[in-house]
Amino acid sequence: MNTPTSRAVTLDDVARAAGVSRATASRVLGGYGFASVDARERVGAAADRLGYVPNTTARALVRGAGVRLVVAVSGTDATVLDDPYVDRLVSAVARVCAPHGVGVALEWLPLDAPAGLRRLGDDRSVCGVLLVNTTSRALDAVPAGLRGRVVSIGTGSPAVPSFDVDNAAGAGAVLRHLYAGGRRRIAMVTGPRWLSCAERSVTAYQGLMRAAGLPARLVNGDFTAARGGRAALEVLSRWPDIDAIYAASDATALGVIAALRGRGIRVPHDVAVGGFDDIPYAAVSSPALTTATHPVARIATAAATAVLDGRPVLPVTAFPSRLVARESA
Amino acid sequence: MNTPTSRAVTLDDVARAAGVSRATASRVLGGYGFASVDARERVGAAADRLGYVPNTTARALVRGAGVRLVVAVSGTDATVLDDPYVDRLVSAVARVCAPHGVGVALEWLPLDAPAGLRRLGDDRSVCGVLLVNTTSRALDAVPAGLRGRVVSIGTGSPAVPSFDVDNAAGAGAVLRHLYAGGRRRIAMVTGPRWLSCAERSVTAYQGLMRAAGLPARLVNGDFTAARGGRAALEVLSRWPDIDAIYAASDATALGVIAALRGRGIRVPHDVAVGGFDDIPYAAVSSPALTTATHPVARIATAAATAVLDGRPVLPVTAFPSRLVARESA
DNA sequence: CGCACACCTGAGAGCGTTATCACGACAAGC
DNA sequence: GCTTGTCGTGATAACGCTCTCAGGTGTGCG
Repeated sequence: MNTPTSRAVTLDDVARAAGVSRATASRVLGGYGFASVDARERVGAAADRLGYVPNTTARALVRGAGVRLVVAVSGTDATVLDDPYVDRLVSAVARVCAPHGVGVALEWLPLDAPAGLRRLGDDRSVCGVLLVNTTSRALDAVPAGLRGRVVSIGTGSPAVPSFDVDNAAGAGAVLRHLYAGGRRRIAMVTGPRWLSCAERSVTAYQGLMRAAGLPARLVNGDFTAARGGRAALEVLSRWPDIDAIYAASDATALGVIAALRGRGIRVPHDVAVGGFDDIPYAAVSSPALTTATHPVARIATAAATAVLDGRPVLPVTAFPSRLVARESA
Repeated sequence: MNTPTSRAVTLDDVARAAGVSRATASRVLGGYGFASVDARERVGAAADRLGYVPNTTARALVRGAGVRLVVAVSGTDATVLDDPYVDRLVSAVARVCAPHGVGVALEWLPLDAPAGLRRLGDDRSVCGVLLVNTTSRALDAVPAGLRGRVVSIGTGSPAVPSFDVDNAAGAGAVLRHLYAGGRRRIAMVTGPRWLSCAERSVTAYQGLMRAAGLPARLVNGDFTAARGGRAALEVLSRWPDIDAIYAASDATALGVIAALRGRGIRVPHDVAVGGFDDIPYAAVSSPALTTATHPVARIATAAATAVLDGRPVLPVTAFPSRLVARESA
């Protein structure tokens, strides 16, 4: 923390310049209570002239409000923070928080380590917490002090309002597109299996395959491109006659395509590939990726707004996902 | 801002429980001044037992320190915030700030609108500002109140310490690689021309071409894939005999490759393509992208640390860029 | 014994804001 | 006239913390 040099313009300065008491100046600037037209004008003019900017810190202190919103990403280690998805999330949240005078902090929250959550709950400078990719067990264990100022992204639980894309719908849209294109031997590269949002896609895949009378062929991934490449090779070795691979994320799909290309397999001619997320690079990959949208910024915005407003929200908000048919499938 | 319900544990509670005064408790927990072993133990135990978490807001208020670090991205409109580069930057900064009890806010700062900067300078809850992609004119006009707690990323000026990748070195490495591969008719798709970091790459390109006795062939881009695609078509129409395109960003390069593919031009056989940034998807694109590294997270971390520490830093810090030779060139 | 100097402690003054309270002025209604 | 009410205002008490200052106590030394 850095200590600035020159003295700031305070409410007292404004009040003095306007010839009123601090209380009146606060009322005028805060827009509450009564104030004569005369007082309103004088205070407004003085504030403009002096360049008064209210001190958010002092305001938060007296109001008992927090000044920080913590984005807490769960996972087995801190590398979960190195993720374009998290980047987008944080960036969108930071944008929503700025006009509220709230700042965003990004932390890694070890899985099943309730101490971290308790600390956040006891910290009065924290106005809210966005739990990302946690487990429903962790959500059930949210301390009472945090209730009402915590929401979850990617994981549902009755204890905490949650926001996420409609994973089942997105996965279903891509899988049906694959099926409509005549593909019948469809494998899936999953996300991390402990993650409930990833698991919803898997469930959708299994349900659809069963309904179509086709066998489910699962290989575990972790949403990354590198792991996607390895998973693709595993798919090929276990089921050489495969004609489509559905990847649980676009990054995974790009890794899959790169690996297939390395084996001389043509996409989509020999094997079609579908993804999920519609990241910016999906449109310019070769071949352009068929995928389903994942409105990360909208989800983050809604989640942050819910915390900031503190109004009760629906227990579960699922954002629609839309098929984007391109070349890869 | 959200008002929590239950009362928090304050320093007074800890002091009372430990049987000492608030001052002593503050000294023990703050680790400054004198305190007997006995007092230290009792206060520590009480703090642990009660689950005391210091209130950053109150601390910041009394210290006159800020609680927010503002990332201000310049540009003609707010769409500059929709950029994976900005996302990474903000995310890395948020990570560095978290342990300091500082939150990050993200704002768009209109080009040449000093009012925004003045407001940030007058806001005492702002501990620092990271100016991203601004103009050197704006840097020269940084208000005195902000001096010492503002740094720039991507633009240099004597007035403000700046951090950026060594654009000239990165561009040079890729261009030399292109040249070493036998390419002689090399065009460049630039970044936004008003951006000094983008201009440094252009200067490097022009210098290298002149030194090699080759003509400079420039088409303006804006770092995006979409614009890169359009720029590639323009390159083809103006110089049909081109054998390499150097793109100022990987996103641009991916757009270029997609456009070339659309015209039936093989990369790298007919036209080699080089990029800049080494984004995660560069490794899995088809063909895998030859590029130069851009350590965004390291740059952001260094810049944020400089602001947080408030220590004087070098006027200009250039982070090295390294060639990553893959398939596209 | 007197004095200097360490070590330790608590009272209390702020930091800049909000919000409660009491007070005064004036108008309307009985 | 007295009450009731609306409007406008200024003291002032918080909010939770840091840090200075004035006092202790004890030890060493002349």
